[in-house]
Amino acid sequence: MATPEALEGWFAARGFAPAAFQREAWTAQAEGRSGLVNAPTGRGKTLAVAGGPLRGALADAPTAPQLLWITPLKALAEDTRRALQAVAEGCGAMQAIPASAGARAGKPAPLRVGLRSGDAGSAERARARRGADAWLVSTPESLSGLLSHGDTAEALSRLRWLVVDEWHELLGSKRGVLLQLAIARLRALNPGLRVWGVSATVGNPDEALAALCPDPRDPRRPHPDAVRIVDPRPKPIELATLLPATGERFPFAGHLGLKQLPRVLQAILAAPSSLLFTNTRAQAELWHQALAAVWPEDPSTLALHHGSLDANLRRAAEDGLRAGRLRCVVATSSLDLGVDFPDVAQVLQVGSPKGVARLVQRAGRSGHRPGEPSRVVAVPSHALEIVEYAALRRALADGRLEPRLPPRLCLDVLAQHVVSCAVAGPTDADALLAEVRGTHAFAGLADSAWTAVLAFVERGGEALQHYPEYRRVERDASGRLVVTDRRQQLRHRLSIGTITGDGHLTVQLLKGGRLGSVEESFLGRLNPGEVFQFAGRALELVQLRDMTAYVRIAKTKAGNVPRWAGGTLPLSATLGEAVQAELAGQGGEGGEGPERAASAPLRALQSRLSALPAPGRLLAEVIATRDGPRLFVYPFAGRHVHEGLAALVALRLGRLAPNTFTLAANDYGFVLAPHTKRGFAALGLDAAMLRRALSPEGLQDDLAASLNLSELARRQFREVARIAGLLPPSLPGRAPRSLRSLQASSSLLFDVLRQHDPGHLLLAQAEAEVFEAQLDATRLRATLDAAARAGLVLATPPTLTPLAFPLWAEQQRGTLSTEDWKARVERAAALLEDAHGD
DNA sequence: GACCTGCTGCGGGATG
Repeated sequence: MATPEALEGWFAARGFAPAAFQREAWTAQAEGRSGLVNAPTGRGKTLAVAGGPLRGALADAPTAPQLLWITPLKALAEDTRRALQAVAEGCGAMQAIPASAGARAGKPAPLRVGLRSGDAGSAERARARRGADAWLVSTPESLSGLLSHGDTAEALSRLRWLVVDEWHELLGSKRGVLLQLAIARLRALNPGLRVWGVSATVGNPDEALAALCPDPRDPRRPHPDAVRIVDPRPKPIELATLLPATGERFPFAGHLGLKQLPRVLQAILAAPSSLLFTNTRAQAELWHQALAAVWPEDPSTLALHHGSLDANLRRAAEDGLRAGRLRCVVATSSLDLGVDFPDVAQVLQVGSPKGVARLVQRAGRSGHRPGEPSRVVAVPSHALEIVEYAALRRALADGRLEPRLPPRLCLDVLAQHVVSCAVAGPTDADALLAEVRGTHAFAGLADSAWTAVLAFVERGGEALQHYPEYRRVERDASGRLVVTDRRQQLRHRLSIGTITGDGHLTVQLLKGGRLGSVEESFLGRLNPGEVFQFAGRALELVQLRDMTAYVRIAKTKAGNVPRWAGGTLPLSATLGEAVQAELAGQGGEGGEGPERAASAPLRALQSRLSALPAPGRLLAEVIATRDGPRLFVYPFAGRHVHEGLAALVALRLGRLAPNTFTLAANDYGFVLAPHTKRGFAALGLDAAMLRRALSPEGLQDDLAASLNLSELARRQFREVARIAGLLPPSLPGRAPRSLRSLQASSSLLFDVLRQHDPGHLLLAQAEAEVFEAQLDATRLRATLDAAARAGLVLATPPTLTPLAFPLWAEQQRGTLSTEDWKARVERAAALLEDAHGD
């Protein structure tokens, strides 16, 4: 029989002593506490949170299931299962777990680590439901699925430990909200459950802890017994920026960064292996194509990885990297976390990482071994991004990181959870409400909101109550919530989860496998015979059928790259402020890198032509361009906020003198172009007038008036309705529903509700999300408040300034000629040859 | 008048 010392022995046998933070976590776990562990990747966080359960398994021989481990990714779940099994076997815990209730008595079961995710087979699923395995690894969605089975409650009530891995990834999304609700359920089943999280460093650690271990008396604060354990050893990040040579022209705008191709290739060839991160899938395809054109080695050593590629292609890239067969992988956020790559020597980031935390996350993909620094090569694609990297270097040195804000009061997610509970078995509504209010996400939930959620799951709400398909939840004789109809149960289990997104066509080779998926709208515009670039190759469209695009490898190399309509990554507030400070020369003394010197000419030019923005000084410029006057404003608050602000200011200026404006926004600011030629002169625009246009007063009403809110809400409604279970789920194994069919049913529902039930909770939810998620209203208000306090500088430079130029270019988009992509690559290749020739 | 964006993630279950 193994002993608790076996854990220490396991370490000792491998020649290293447990780190202080690991011991600290084990001690807290032994005291029966819950908590959160913060440490950089590759620092033994897994062992820190597995140590307590493992010791328990060695000492007390508890009944299975003992531990449930949640990860945000299926691939990570599989990796974790293997790692945990190895640890358990290595510690001699194999004999420790007595047979579970269902198994034959007398024979102890080995400490088996099970897997319950969408990829698990039916035998594995059955084991999970019985609680047959001592440890179980799963995803948030699969946990909700498990909880929707009444017969798992008994097994789950024996659970002693819950671990949430990569909590920072879930914390800020509805997936995290769903998990909070599931955890509340597990706590109700077993009040003694210990909950541990593992997270990268975030800017709001207390909130991260509270969302996982809420104080029952005030769920928006952490439980008084919960601990946060931090690995204090720094994980150094070496930042090297590829800067233009002295005197070299560097673009003031543009995001592709291909001008840097020769330098990037040089950097890649100088290291044994690299990950090249881009911000978008299209950009990844283009960079892969550009690199392939000048790749001096075996073509099979260069690979591509992004979220729209088929799982098999992605796995091939991951395996190749792990086996050391690949020299470079071009990737998007799809490789931000998950699979371990011990051998990546360096990470390259093309363009702006948009936030400090994202750079840290990506940097963490290199230098995985303890004591090794992470190496990042920054590839700015235009001049202002050099300033961004100067700011990033300072922020890294100061340890400033973005918060991940946990969403609150998502009634669509709550509705889904209530149905899950009722599907599992008769549920007392009052008890459930108390449980729900005990989470960070639903602390202080109003009685009226709860009533509306119940009305919705029981009848669909007022307008839909005559349609039987929206009557999902019934009441049993004692008034408890139940779902007895088996079709409804199945349908509900199919629609568990908060991830939405459809309208994608599968791309399939006529001879061969699936390559991935592409936006319906992109392929819909192509005719058979036309060529496009995808999955790193030129493909010819043969035909479209059943939501599948059949393709063959094209003979020609030309072709457009699909654009995916993805989310947008606005510049974070933390980075925006750092950039402002950097521009103003307030970046801080000491430790500055070469970026500051390299960006000095830009700052000098901006200062000479206009003025420099600064924290507490909002800069606006009116510039007479060839096409007429333009108003530029630079709050550095990210693209979303600027889009809202541009519409707001346009509305308010238009009230003073009727006019219409063309708007454009980027991460640094926005521009207004009046349609009438006299424009701002006719307005007599001055600082005082602009200040009024930027006033926080009447914000909500003016925003609503300035934007087509109902159209925005209509789109958001589809996501909300899907999560709340109002739209039929697509069935596994069948072709996904087309965007048009989904839009039709969601749009119809939207109109019905608007007309007959305008107070419906899902409409309110959709509108709230337009404000919060799309417009970033909280940040927008904060920006206006700051602007109201800040000094406003209205400059009238004689010509476009470095800050104005990218916005001007953005506005010109589409009106100017397109440069041939191939010519561009050839030019870059020629540059590279020149560089070699030197 | 230097130039062309837009991420990631998951998911039934009973029966032969």
